[in-house]
Amino acid sequence: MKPTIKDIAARAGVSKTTVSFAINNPTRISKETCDRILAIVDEMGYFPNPVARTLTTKRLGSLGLLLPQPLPEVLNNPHLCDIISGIGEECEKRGLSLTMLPPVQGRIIEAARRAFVDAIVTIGVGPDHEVVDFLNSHGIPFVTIDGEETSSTVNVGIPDEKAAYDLMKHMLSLGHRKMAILCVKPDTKSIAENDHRSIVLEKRLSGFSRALNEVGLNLVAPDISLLETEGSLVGGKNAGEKLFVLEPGTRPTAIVAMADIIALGTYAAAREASLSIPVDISIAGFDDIEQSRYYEPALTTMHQSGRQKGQKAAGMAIELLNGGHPAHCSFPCNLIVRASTGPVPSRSASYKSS
Amino acid sequence: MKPTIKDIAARAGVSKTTVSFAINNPTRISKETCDRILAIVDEMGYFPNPVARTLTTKRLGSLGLLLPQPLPEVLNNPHLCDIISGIGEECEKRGLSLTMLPPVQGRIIEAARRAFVDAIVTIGVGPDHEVVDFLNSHGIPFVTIDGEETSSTVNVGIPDEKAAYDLMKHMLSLGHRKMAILCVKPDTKSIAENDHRSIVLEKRLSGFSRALNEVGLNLVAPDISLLETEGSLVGGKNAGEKLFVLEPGTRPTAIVAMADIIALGTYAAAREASLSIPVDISIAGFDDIEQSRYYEPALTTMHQSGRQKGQKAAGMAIELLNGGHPAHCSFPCNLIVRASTGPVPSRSASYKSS
DNA sequence: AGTGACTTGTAAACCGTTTTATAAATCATG
DNA sequence: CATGATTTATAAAACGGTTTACAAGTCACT
Repeated sequence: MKPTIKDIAARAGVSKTTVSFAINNPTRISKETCDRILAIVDEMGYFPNPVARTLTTKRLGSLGLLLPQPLPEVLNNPHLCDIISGIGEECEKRGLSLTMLPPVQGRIIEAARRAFVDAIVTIGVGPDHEVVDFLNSHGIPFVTIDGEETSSTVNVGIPDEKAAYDLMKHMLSLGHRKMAILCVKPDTKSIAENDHRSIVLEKRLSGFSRALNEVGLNLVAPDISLLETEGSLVGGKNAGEKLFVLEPGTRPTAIVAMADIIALGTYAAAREASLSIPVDISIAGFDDIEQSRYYEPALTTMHQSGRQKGQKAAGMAIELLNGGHPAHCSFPCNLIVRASTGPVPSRSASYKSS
Repeated sequence: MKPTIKDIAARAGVSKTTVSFAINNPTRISKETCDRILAIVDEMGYFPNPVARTLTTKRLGSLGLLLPQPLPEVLNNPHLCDIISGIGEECEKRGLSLTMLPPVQGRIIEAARRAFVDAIVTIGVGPDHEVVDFLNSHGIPFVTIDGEETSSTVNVGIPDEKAAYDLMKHMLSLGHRKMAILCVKPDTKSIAENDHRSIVLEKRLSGFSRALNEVGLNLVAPDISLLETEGSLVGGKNAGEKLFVLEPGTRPTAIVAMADIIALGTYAAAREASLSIPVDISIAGFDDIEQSRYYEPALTTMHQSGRQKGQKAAGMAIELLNGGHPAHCSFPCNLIVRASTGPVPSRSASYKSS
């Protein structure tokens, strides 16, 4: 069937060793022999079995991506797709393949256990997660994306606290005081093992909180509502539907979603409720995914590049694998103000009349 | 570091074989010995090295997905994401991991060569593609998605010819006679080895052609323009910008895109050109991705379920692996008429005045 | 007691590579 | 023309498992 090194050796009338050298260490043998063998290799379409090779070299040629959720949910989230794109790009450049490792039986660590890769990138895994211990104790090089910068992990992320602060400042400066914050709902299984989102979520909430405090509000104020939604268009739409049935007086005048995809989902709900964006309701998101520019009105959002995060993380994982010691990396992010946020509707602007 | 089977054997005072049996074939040895060994396994945190195990069992526990394009392009295409979701779902159910195999040096066959997986799913690979020969001759079980139903491949798809016919009929019944058809541009490298899109594209074009013929038109008629675009939002936007600068008399009154994502990209161009959908221009797509319902106006499209195609294909690949003989599978698809298509603008409806 | 059938455990071969140690052949040099 | 250095090729060990074939011990039954 698939030719092995033995077949090549037999065909060339040499030993397995010689064939191995021809492929991995050409200077070790004479040019003629090498060329002759390589020709046969080519002719028979031989390719060294990576598994067998791994047994001795300890290199498999594959990078693993430990996903926080099942694949369908991940692929529904454009920002996560961007991250994967970045990782994929880097892998391609280095000739590695990329293995997706979604939770097994709802547990990330089980996925890590059966992972069949040289190095790992995780998304949203904090330093206290059991999988961190596992990877460290087994000496598997790994880099976390959207985790924390500690001594037991190497992380790639953005300054989420500041990002959230800036975004909230923007909303407040427009006069909004009644707001809904849409968070990604961790699926139950993930919760059990320290949901990935909680890391980023906490940082952002503390950023929001800081901005709110400056105007005498806080996250538990009656006018600030925190909603959990699925991280998808439908999730956003459902959340929007719940909010938009409220009376104009009690209804939030602004929505801040933890992901653009959620924010865009609320557009559909707003349309159904005949609310105009941004006249009746202001909406903002996080991530700045491509679509956000295409929707009408274009979405105000906190820009970050998933692609960049992915690339960097993959590069760092490979660096670790090669014995390097990459440092934590935090990419800048900036607020992109587009057409979906505007001043608070005058009627709701009770603070103005004071 | 990581304990091996030898360590366990030594600690338990038995042979490697016995340990192996304790793990894989417990009935083969006495219950007591088995329990004793398993206790030690647990205590030492032993986990059989999957690489070594594979060498003899020939099962890797991983399914490979041979992608037609680099990962970033694939992940930008929601329909492809849906397919991957479906495959992922099935993999998860069976406890397999999923390895992404984008073209290596622009060649799909190179990706297949270094693939180390139990079975493969391809997207858009036709029976004449070199990789089909490769996989068949190496005895690697594989299933094609959006390929062709031949004896050398097992395929999962939809009746693309009929789908295209139905969609075109819809446009024609609305009175449209000047039309632009937006096709996915195969990236140059893929062309070199028989671009994947060509399979589906050809079927669809022949479906369009059949419908056009019924009203005395054809694909090369002056009023029918065929454009190649990138399979993304930007691709659609760019194409739209080219079309919308044309004079109202020569400008197409309808756009049919080979993918929803392209169709949605033209929305932005239409908005910039102050054209109203569907009053000034009708737009339709293929796939019925989730977003298509969320854009305003909601997109008329030919529904198909990528998720379903992916699930089925993965299931069939595994069936092949287990010695089964799954049959070709063609899923039904149906036209979803939404708000983006309407009657041809009266001024352009020259055929009416005849 | 002898026979055949199970149990239970093991030694050795094997999977497809790389790597190490070694042998044989060639070459340059005093 | 020995001698040591350098090339070139190889046999054998290793990697960490599984599987095959076999041996020893039990057991039941004639």
